[in-house]
Amino acid sequence: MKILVIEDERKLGRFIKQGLEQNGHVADLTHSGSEGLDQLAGGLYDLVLLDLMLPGQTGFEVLKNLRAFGLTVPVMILSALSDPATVVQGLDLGAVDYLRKPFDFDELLARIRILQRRTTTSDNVVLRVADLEMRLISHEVIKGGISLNLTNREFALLELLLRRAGQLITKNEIAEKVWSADYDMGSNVIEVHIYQLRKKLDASGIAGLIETQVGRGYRLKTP
Amino acid sequence: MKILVIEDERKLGRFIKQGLEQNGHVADLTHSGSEGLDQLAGGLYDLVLLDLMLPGQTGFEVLKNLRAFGLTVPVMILSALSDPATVVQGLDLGAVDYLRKPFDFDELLARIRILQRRTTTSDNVVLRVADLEMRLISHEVIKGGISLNLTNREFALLELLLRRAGQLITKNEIAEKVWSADYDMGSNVIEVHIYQLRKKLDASGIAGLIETQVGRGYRLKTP
DNA sequence: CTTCGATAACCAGAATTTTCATGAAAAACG
DNA sequence: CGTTTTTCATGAAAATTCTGGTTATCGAAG
Repeated sequence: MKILVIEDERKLGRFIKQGLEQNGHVADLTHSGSEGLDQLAGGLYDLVLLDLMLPGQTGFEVLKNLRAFGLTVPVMILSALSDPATVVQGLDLGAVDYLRKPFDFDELLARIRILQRRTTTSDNVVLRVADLEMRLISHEVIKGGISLNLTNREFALLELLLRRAGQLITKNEIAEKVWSADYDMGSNVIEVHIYQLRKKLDASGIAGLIETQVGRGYRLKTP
Repeated sequence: MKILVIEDERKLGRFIKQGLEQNGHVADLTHSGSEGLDQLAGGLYDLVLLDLMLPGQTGFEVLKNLRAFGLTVPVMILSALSDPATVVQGLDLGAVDYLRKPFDFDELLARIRILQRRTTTSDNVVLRVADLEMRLISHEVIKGGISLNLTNREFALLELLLRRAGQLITKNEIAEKVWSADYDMGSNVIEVHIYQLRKKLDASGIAGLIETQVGRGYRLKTP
């Protein structure tokens, strides 16, 4: 998951970021609400961990502004404020969870897993290799925040390679899965599409991802 | 919501049941795991509140059996066991939340509201993206104070796009959801309506909100 | 290490598919 | 009925996919 941590206390923030990253998440850290909103505006976070006591805008204000802006990203509140009234307020403002500080890190991870379970109903919704991300539902391919504009064929082709990253995919298999049964052997469509795809990947700064195995097929290199 | 409370301590159970009912829920109470499973097997519950320390089967066992039985009803654990390891175990077994006893009743209600929010999307009476606001109840679409005059079809179409803003909506899905089952493949009604809708949005100064994904469908751009 | 046939990369349009845009017909509504 | 909304039909425009040819690269045999 790509997670934004909004926490003004530097040491704690770094600790959380590090812990998340050690557990396979991608985490960014900001120290104030307005900074956080800017980051989120650029989009593409799966979760926000929000402290309530922030300088300037309070966490609640951040949450409100977020929603007013039309962002639907899930927000989990982490706060030392533990009185029920505050918890209720936070949850009713649209937070998906409220974890009292000090919290156990494993519990945080477990609660994040719940969200994951919920958002990515079947785990094959997002394919990832290096910093290339393919979202099957929204039909987007994203590299470093910018989405590259693939055609249907290119998308299907990359999906096949991505699903079996590291493995050799024969041309026969590509023909079968990306083109329908009525595939004209003796055409060079596959090569041409590989070429187009590579060109678009190159333009996004991901060169050499697709490897050619002469006489056999193609393989997507894993890092 | 229809809620099943599995709690062996009679007094606490009655208290919870009563509190839920006073807040508009329908609550049933059982005192053991096996009883609870029987109830759930027959039933249409929206939520289970599960104590962990039960006579006979423990709460965890109940949870496991429940899932083994194919029931997907959300379970919220209420327990005096507050150590992180137990919490994590509970969450990883598939509980949607874990509330430590003693708990504040308002917090319980708020956490139930979260689940409600999630399952019944319909209570989302106002959809918003950027400065465009759709009020489902009054059937209005407003941009900067002025409401744009959409027809029913246009409204339904925009609603679908808005509900899943940022995601690709395929034409099949549009046909299914905005037109009924009897839609004629090979007609261009969808395109025409997208065109009309775009024209009205443009006229209100919101150009380029609906993105077309050639060969797939449409997508409402989030800021 | 060189040569040669096979294979793939690359490129420029042509062919095809999909979407846009529009006016007019049909249907629904009051 | 007259008005509004929805659908149909159509050609233009845009995007995608495919084709055919040339050049580059690979890999085995000499």
